[in-house]
Amino acid sequence: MNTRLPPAVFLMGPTASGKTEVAAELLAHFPFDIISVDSALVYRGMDIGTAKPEAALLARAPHRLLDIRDPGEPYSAADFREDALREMADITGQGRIPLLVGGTLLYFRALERGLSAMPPADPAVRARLEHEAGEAGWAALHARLATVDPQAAARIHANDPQRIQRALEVFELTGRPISDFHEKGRTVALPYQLIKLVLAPADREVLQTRIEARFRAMLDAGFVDEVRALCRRGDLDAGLPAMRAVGYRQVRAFLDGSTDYDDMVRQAVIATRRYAKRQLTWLRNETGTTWFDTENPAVPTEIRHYLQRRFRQGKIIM
RNA sequence: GGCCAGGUAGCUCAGUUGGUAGAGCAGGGGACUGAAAAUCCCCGUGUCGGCAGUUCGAUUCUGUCCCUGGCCA
Repeated sequence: MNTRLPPAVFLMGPTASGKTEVAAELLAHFPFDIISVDSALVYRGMDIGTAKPEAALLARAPHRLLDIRDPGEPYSAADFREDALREMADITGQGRIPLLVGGTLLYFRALERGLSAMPPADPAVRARLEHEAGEAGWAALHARLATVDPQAAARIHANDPQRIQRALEVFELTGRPISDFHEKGRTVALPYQLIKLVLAPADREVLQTRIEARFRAMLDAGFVDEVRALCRRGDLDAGLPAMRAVGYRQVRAFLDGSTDYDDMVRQAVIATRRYAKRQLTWLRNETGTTWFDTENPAVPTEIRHYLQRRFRQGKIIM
């Protein structure tokens, strides 16, 4: 461990694993400032369905990078990396330690390993590619990708419109294949000593039960009204990242009348479980992590002891 | 109690003119570079309700029992 670098802690875990509570608890024992690592919590007016921490908890445990975007405005992994680095520098500058808490594993990855130096999304180019796909089909665009970037085409499945679109977008904007950018590597590594914690139920069934219970609690808390209010604005297209968030999508379908209430509940719970499954796939691949089981009531204390040990070993002065 | 219809994968069901079975959903595994709560890829053995009979062979036919639903008492 390079003791010259300032420390930073990642607290990662699938949805509904209780990360927020643990983070708030840790604040009492360490000079932490929390940065949220969550692609949905960035949106204003999306509180209930995203399980955004409540005002009382935020007063006690402020989170950075919450409510920094209107739902009509897309956010991205690159935006996050930039925002997070800025906040981390600010926290470190105050002699405190950044605690990054969340479940958007791509964001953690982008922060830790950086991103290749590619251009950001271009709405005009995307719209045109979308239109072309509507005419000729994504298979045709995949075939085109194969001619300009065989390497990317081999890696990206012909049924994966999102990645085909991005690869072609990068090619059109730069004249260079996306695999070229990937080969050149990512931006510089994160200049922090990282401690990576994973909080997850050891038993998948426990997580599934928690997910269902939490979704029902969201409904009791007025989730449908929250979505109704967003829809009433009239400018939030269903294709926006914010509107594709788990739960919002299903409630929207219910408000449109394309599903009934019970089916909406069922589908939302299923979608959340699948989301958690994908998160767990990332987490299993994550290197240098220490896992803690949500179901163990002693976990907050165990994490505290673990961190104290790590900080002592790293000769970090608090 | 009688009659009828069912009992096959976690669920809903299909099917086997007798050669031990397959869809959808659920679930699981994986990928992941500016949409990531997204987008994709892969994965189907289960006493075919129990027992007995016929048969080279029964999940399939027969008998019987059990269970579920409906109708009649």
